Amino acid sequence: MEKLLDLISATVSGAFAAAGYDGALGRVTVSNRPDLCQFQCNGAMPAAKQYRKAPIAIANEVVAQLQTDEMFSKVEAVNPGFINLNLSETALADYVGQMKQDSRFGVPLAEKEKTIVIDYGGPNVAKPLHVGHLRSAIIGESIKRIYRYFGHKVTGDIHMGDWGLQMGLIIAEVQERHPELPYFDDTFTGEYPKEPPFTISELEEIYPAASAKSKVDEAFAEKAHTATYLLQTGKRGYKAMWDHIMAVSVADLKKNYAKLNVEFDAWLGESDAQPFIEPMLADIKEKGLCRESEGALVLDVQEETDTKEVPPCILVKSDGATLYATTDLATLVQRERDFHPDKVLYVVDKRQSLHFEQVFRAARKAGIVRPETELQFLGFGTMNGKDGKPFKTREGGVMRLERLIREVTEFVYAKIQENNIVEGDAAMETAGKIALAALKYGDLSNLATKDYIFDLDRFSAFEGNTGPYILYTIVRIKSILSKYQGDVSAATIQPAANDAARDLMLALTRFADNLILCCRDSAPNILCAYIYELAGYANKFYHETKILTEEDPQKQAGYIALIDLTRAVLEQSIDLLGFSAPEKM
RNA sequence: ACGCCAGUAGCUCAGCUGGAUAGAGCAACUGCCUUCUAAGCAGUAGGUCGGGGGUUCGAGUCCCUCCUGGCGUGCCA
Repeated sequence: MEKLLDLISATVSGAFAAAGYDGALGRVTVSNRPDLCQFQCNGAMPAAKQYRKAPIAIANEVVAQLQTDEMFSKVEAVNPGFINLNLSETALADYVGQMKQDSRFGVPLAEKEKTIVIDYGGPNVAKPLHVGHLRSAIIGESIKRIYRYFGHKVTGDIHMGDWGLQMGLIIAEVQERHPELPYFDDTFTGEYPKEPPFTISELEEIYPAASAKSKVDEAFAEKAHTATYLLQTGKRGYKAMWDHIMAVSVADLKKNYAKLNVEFDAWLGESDAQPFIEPMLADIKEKGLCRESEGALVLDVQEETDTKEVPPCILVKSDGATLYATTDLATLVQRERDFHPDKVLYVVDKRQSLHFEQVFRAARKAGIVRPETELQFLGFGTMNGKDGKPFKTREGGVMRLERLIREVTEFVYAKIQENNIVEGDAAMETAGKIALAALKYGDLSNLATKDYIFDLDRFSAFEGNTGPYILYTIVRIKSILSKYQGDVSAATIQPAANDAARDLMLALTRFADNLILCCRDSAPNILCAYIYELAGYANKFYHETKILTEEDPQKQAGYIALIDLTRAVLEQSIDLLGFSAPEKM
């Protein structure tokens, strides 16, 4: 089905054309003065310039053409040249009725289906997830779902940090603690044990200990570097140890991301890019794109139009090792081979913007991606505490994700106990859903690119513009629907019976445009703002209209149809944001 | 030093490609639960959109300049 604004715009464009003006001027937008009208067209103003005529005169001519159109209940020209429009009640009800029949609520699929890779998550193995990982996971997951909704083929790749020095540090530390293990016996030729020599909690303790030690103990640091090198060059025992670290870590990561309702399609990491590095470097050298500089192999990415100095992309360090940029380029080689993407989106901390600018330019110069492939960097801001500094626990440490989720969930659980609506085991499950909504909505409703203040107390209040408010709206609607005696699916939309119903219907018609904008800008906050507005109209309607006690069955069915559509749009929306609503709360 | 981003109500933030009277939420104050979940609804108060120039019929939005803050700037990821 066509979008409402397109339908109205087509009509008004026709009127412009009929009055002798360029039809393109007839584009209609949602009114920014809802007290005056529902829709507006500003085309008479630019037309005035084009046709050297007073804007109000042009507006009047266009209005004259529309006066008898039954699509509108009001068409008027207002100084200096606005054209104000109200939709007739039947036209509005008709459109909303069509939305209800449509499984996509009037949202069109993308014109071109694209293959897209989203690089998000980015956890380091053997290190616990902390709040810094939250944003990438939440934002990336939501964008993935939104792209998919428009029909794109999307692969979410977790892109783990599973290769560099950190692995050498762990191996070296385990060796110091347990030198007797076969992984460290160079004469060992048998099968290594299937059971890992550590648990996830031990692993999470080993890494920070090793990292700290390497900073004060030079001999140990040297050992870790050597271990890293030997691992990367294929030492058998170290590779077996690495496999253990990966297995233990990935199992834990999967568990934690599942709690966040975040799912990856590809569990790839830096290690998977390694086989592509050598051939890639050979190719770059052969093409004569790189040069030696201060002992390192670099690729210049400075462009003439740059107003700043862009440092070259370093491919090989002076000590012969490869680094971050090399791996990211090789990852693009691998993605091009495996997915042939039209677009690769990186949901990464915004402080890495220069790095990705370099990588993108290098990738284009080296022909690693096709010229038409879109490479996009979506840098998100830091999650700060109340004091405006990076978020910490009350004790000053790094806040682990598990703990954050637990604290919010416990708070919600207490609230549920008070209200006494959900009891027993269901209460904990419900608390989990509400906590996730609070956490995710709190993040997604902010502009991704900006830093934002994460205030546990504020989120825990759960009033106003919060995830729980959205859930509460859905739950109230569900409660009515479950008590309704008739057949919900058979109920049909009726012309608006009051202002609250009309406002709600108008809000529903804006779903498609908001979602399109949200997808275009990869900006979930647009969807959040929309559902908050929609929920507001829904609550107002709920408050002002007695639905279950309505005596006219047709009227009542109309109400039911309206709130059921509202529920469906809200539930679709929160699914795109990555959370879900309980039955009761 | 250069570059990027930001500066909007006491606090936290919206404001779509320039459009009519700059919007929410929290906090403050006032009403509304014997009637579909008060995690709700209605209302009051709160602003020279960092300062100054400019473009335009029209600027929070575009251009210039200055101030303040955050981040980044070749061998960490």
